[in-house]
Amino acid sequence: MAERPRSGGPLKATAAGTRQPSLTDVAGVAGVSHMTVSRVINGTGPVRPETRARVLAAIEELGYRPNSAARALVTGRTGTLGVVALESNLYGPASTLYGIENAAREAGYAITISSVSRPGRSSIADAVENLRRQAVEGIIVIAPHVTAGRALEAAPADFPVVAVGGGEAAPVPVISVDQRDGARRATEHLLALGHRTVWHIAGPEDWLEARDRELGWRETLERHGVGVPRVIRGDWSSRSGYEAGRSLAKEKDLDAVFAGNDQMALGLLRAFAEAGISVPRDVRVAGFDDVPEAAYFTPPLTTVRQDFIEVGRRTFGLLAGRMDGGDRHARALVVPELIVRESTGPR
Amino acid sequence: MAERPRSGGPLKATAAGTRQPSLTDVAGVAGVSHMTVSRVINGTGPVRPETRARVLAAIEELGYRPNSAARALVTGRTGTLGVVALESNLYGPASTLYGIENAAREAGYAITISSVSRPGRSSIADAVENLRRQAVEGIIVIAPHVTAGRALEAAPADFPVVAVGGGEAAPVPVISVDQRDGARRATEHLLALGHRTVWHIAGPEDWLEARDRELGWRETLERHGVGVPRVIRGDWSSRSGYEAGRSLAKEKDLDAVFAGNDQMALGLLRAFAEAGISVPRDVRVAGFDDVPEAAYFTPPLTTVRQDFIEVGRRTFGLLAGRMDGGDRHARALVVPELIVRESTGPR
DNA sequence: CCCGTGGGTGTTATCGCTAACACTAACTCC
DNA sequence: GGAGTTAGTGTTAGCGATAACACCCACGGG
Repeated sequence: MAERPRSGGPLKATAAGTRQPSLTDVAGVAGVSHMTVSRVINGTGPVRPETRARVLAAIEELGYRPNSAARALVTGRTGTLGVVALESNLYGPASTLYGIENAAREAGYAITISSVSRPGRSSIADAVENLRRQAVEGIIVIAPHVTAGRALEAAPADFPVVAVGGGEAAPVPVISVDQRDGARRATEHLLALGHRTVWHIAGPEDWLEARDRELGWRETLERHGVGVPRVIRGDWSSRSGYEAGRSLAKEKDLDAVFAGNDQMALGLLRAFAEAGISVPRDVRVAGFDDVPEAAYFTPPLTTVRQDFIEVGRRTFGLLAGRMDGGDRHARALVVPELIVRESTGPR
Repeated sequence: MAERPRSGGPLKATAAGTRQPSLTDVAGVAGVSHMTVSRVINGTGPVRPETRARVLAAIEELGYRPNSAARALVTGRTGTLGVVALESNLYGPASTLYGIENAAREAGYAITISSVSRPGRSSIADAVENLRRQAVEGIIVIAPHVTAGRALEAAPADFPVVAVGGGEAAPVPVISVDQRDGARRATEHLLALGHRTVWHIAGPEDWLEARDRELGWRETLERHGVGVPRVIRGDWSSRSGYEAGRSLAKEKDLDAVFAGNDQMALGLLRAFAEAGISVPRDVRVAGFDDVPEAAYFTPPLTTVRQDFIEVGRRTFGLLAGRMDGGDRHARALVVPELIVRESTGPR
């Protein structure tokens, strides 16, 4: 039935041993030239309705699927974007990834991921190089680290790279949530409740988000002219929050704590519970992120909500702009929101 | 410096307006034919050491990067695998994804993801088709749903697809954690503590994991000849666990609950705390998954640990086998482990 | 001394697609 | 009525890589 004027025998077999049909095969079945088929598929150039119908029928009959490699070769466009993601189950990065994927898919792009187990200048550079070998058209780096920022300082000017939440100084567009503002809101909320000061459990030093939250907290305390307690440092994990809580429990004058994220706040709550410290009666606690579970902690956690889906969407927007020749120094800021729950409730 | 015997002017510009160098460009600089360059890059065929050195120097000088589309066109291999992932922050699927990505990267494959917001027969089929248009060499479906299984029933025999945790009946290799066994362990653990029976908060009906956990729970109760309470159904979220807890709190004779996952267990703990029910003193509670936070719940949660990274790794292995012509009916089972904590501790 | 045998290299033919242009027929316009 | 247009289609020439084969040369063996 199908004549194959040009394509040879069953070369380049799939598992089943049959060649995928090509444009030429479809053209043969439809009785037109391969160009007409191409025009039908891409909607370029005019085609008579009945011809189009014949072509579509032939496509259907053969189960034709365009060869993306051939198309990419001639157009120079792969329709693929790369995402460098931190290999973690942290709520933020994972959600951001989905936001990006959604926006990209709507715009007709596919997403290839390259994960990085521990962030570092060279590992991120490796991941970027890895993606460039995949011929992605642009890259999004979700790695809000100081080191990530440094890795991006060397970002080539002729290739579109954008960063999420990091690399302030890097010559790439950056989108981030206003961490300082979020920390300020949480801290002010606690101060407004009448506490003398607010303790802080910070995230890892090499995370920009951790730095910014700490900065926002510190600034707020200073602006209010209250003493700044020593910073306790965690690593985002509940475990580290728990350890911080154990050490804080010995502290007298403790009445308000702002944890760098919700997981650490959870560990903190646990440690306080074990030490017989009641939240919010003895100490008030706030977190950051608003993970879906935060409303069900014991007690429900006051926290700062970040709209990660929005972050993902805007990240894609920034990359699209950059690919279109946009500014390397574009910045976008998403404003977080304070969610008040029982952990800072009335006593 | 570089002569371009064949390649024309600066066509197909990148953002900066310069053509990417091609094999021919490298060949020109190194003073050899493009085939020699190809041989150096791929290690096919013999090349004199000094020639190789010249070629490598030229590659370095031009910043040459092989064109993957051209290579894919001629070899018929794209070196890319597709993953259909559920768009959720559920701990399991996200971790599995990283396990897959790691194993795939080690084997030289890139991963393209296509996310699905709500699982369903057609949405999964769409995602699969979407990936096939990207010319992936194989597809992994992480969507442990009944509907996913049905979507895969139509999986073509000539294209490698594997499923994670779903589609028992589908003609594709499946890897899953032994949910029934995990549920049995948790239930038996609770029964062994002397409870008359164990209540269960199940996950959504269309999740195979939910079904299997429920089945394992029910079987165990029956084997021990104890009464089977009515099943309360949740949707994996803490909120649904909380609601289940509110309704359970009214129940008398309540002394042990096995929640279908850790998030629901968290909601349950919250509802019990509000109702003045003490865990484990009044009621003992177990969960499933062992999310990193489970050890810091109030109280720390007894749960069933699944090794998702291992699942990811073995999933890739199964796909690799299938791409190599392996069996469509391969199965792999990962055994979960019971982690005992205070929520089922001594009273 | 000639032939076979590799090492080392080049030439040519695709892969499946789109860009660019050529061509025909019908139709508009003055 | 001849010169543009425009719709509709075909032909040809690449894109940048690998496959297949051709070729030359240095060797070793009969």
